[in-house]
Amino acid sequence: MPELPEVEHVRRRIASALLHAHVVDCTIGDPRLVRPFAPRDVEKSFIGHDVTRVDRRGKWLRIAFDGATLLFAHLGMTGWYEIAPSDAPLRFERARITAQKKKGPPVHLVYVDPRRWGAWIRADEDTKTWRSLAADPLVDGIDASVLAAKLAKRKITVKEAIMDQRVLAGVGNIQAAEALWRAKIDPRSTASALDRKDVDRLTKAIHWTIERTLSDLEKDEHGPSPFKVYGRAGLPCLRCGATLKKIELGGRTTTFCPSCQVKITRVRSRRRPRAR
DNA sequence: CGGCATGTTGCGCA
DNA sequence: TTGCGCAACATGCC
Repeated sequence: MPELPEVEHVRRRIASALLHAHVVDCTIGDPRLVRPFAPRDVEKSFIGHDVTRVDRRGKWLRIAFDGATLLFAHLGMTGWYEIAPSDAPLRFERARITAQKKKGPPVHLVYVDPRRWGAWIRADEDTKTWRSLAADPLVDGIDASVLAAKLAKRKITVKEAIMDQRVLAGVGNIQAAEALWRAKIDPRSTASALDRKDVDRLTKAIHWTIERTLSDLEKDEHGPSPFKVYGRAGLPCLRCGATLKKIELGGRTTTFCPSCQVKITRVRSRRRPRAR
């Protein structure tokens, strides 16, 4: 379930389990997770070290160990972290790190991932992928001027553009759909057609959906789906009542309101002879 | 059984 | 470089 809010939620969970703790054991049960490296080598690089930082940028996690080893982790489509109560393996468990804090029993942080598209990359410095990520809405905030400049260069749809991790880090299919609904922008609008007011509205909408989803995750018990359009095709728009429509953009299902989300079009700017 | 799924990468081609 | 279309990855769930 990983887009920015979910990964941030998981980051906090990982930090509570591992930050400043001493890694006493590590087991990587699925070689695919660390391919092409050998699970044993990766396990050994963590065991015996303290965790010094737990960071996130977009959908990537970066766990730092003393001695400068870094673990970059991505949850793919179905990855998740759980705190396990014992050594007993969890369903779909792919890896675990057991750590000892100054006090208390050892903590088991377990990575579970049914579909196995997640990755653990051990490195000594920031990876190219990490460095290529755009600003993260929570970590860095969104600079609307920077966003506007990036969108102005793109001829793809605005929805595909904001899901590009080099444009904004962490926005996925759900958050993109929710933000565009909030900003009243038709997802099919060409990115470069947005004017500065549209981008300002979109910026606020992205903050709105991310914070709302994150606060929902942080609650003990979450109620019904908090989403306004995602997964609601065929149901009435919660703002205007029109029937929500489902289309495909960039190979991803996209739900939006054909009535209150407006397609943005702008006349091509062209050179015109000066008056007189 | 068929269809769908919150992500990323890579390839061919224009 | 940009963009498009598509396949691949692997599996659960409805």
